[in-house]
Amino acid sequence: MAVTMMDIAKRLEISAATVSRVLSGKGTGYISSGTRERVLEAARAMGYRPNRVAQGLVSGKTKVFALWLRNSDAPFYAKMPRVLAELGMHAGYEMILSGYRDRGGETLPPGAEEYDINAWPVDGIIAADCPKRVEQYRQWNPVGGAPIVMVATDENPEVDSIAFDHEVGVEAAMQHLIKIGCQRIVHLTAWCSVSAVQRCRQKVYERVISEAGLAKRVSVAADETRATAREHVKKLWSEAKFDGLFCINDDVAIGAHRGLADIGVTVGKDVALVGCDDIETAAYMTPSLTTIQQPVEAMCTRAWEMLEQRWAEPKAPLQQERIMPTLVVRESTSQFGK
Amino acid sequence: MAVTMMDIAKRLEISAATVSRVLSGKGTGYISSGTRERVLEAARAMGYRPNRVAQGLVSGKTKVFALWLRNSDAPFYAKMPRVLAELGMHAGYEMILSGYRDRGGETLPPGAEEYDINAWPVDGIIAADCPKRVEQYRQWNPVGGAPIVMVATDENPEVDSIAFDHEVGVEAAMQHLIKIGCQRIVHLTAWCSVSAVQRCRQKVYERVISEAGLAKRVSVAADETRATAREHVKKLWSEAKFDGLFCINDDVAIGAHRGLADIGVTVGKDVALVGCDDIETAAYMTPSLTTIQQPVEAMCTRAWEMLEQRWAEPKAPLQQERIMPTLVVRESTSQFGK
DNA sequence: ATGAAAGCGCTAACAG
DNA sequence: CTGTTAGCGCTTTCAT
Repeated sequence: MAVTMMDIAKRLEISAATVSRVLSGKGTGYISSGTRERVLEAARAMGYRPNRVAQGLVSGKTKVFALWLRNSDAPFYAKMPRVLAELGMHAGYEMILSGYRDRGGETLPPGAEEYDINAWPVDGIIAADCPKRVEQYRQWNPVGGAPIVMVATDENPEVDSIAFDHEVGVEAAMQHLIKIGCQRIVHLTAWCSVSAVQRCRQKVYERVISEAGLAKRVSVAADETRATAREHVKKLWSEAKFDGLFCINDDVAIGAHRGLADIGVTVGKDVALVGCDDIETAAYMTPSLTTIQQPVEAMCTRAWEMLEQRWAEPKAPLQQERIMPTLVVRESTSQFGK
Repeated sequence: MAVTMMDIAKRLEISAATVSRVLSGKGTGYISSGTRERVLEAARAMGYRPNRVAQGLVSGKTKVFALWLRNSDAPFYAKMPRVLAELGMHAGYEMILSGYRDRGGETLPPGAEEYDINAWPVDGIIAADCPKRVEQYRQWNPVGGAPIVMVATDENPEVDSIAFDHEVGVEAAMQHLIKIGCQRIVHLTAWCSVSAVQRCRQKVYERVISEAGLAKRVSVAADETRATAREHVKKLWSEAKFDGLFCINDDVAIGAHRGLADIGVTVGKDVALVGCDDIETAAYMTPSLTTIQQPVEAMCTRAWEMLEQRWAEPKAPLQQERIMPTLVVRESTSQFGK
């Protein structure tokens, strides 16, 4: 059995309350330095380790927060766990990671509801791109639920959020493609749960295309994976050629990049290619991938700040911020027409 | 405040114990179907949610396990959280993710020790490539510590483990390079905490090279990142050319791949390139990357099984298994000399 | 400056 | 079949 405060108290013939006061640091000033020393010493000698479950029961706080991820297989999301776990660690928090694989539909995967109902009590939640789940959580916990910060997307108006400005990025990407001389620009998108982002990007694409007097052509892949995009782009090309391709995200763009290489189309020369997110691999492709950079670390840092602020002031007004993405021009567009 | 079993009991004018029996399902057969119904109904109506902290305190089990990651920024490790979180979820477990950024040294990062001492009690631990931390944990918890399963590497002989057979993979890769006609094969490695793996791979490289009567050349990059490898390989090339490059892992290989492209060296023709891990990006590079495939999902699945077996039979004999990697030949070597 | 006692929400004997 | 009691390990009044 693990050693408890009671064990220390008995050994020193004092009360458990005193031990608690010393070990928790709450009684600073009221404890005789004699007993303080002896308690500290005994704790060390006996290998005492606080039982956080017991602390949690009495305090109502667990010092644990949850990270909800929509699709942690995608490199864009894959960075978040490490960043947030470190941020939390420095503040004395641990992180429960819970990610469903995205199934592209509107509902949660089987078993998810039950799972969430029975979830471990956390002090806060950071929810990346899973508005449905946020909605459900708030429904089940009308009062007393943990504060939530939504990241990446902000579909739910009733919680703090830090998202990207999807319009600005797409606008910049499209203007870039037009400026370098693309005439037939295709938008390659994909089914996913965060349909608002998808729809928003498509809308901007369509607006810019029509403002430029070009013909629009939108193609929807079955999912957001690289493998699907790789095959999809071949079909797309065989149906009708194009000279510009704007993809919903970098994974789709990387799949397309490879798919075009497979059929002998030279990315960067024959087709200008733009992705979205700026995951690490974008810079390592040959040719490297022009993309809309969305700074994940900055987003996580701000999300964590927001959560801490919400803990400090539960009644403070809602914060809903947006980060401006920037276009990173690389070889997949810079050599076009040359 | 959240609704408790006591609230339900009072409302129904029964005891909390009865409520517990119904809700926990422990009293099946001993509860009159009348009260059962009423309790279930009241729980639903009142929005009852079990308090897992309280359950944890009394049972001594949290139904939470920890995943320790050495370097979760690397794509190879990035898959593990999602895979294990899903595996756990299906068994009713939640996962605490705790990853330090690897600092290449032999000790834990600042604050880590304190953090671990005060860590949340978990029922089990899966530790990926962090032998030091495992050692420390076992030291602080000589008795009553949670069972540990080490994955990816098996440097600690006293816990269950599922690792890769590093020899077999490197042997196959080296034989392949020799067979396609490489004469000057360099091994590009990097400083990292899991020095055993690094040393093992290097040793096999050296053995095969000398058996083939070739000259060995080992180069050590400052860390395992793509960015470092990208620059490192340029220096390497300028010092002396080579026609084969075996990298410690795919990230290093991808960095080298891009670095060689930067200076006009054609990967696949001028230099045959082999990585290790088979992360997704390997197949999407142009030319695609030959690599030693180490099946992460299979490893995670087996690790989870081992943990469950250990829970079922704490006294069962240690299990220390190895997965055989396979060489995946792709364009970065298949076109060599053609 | 310290002890005694109550209680966080739940489970598990032990009665009946 | 159900109620009473005790207790998991810790914090926190309220006394002294």
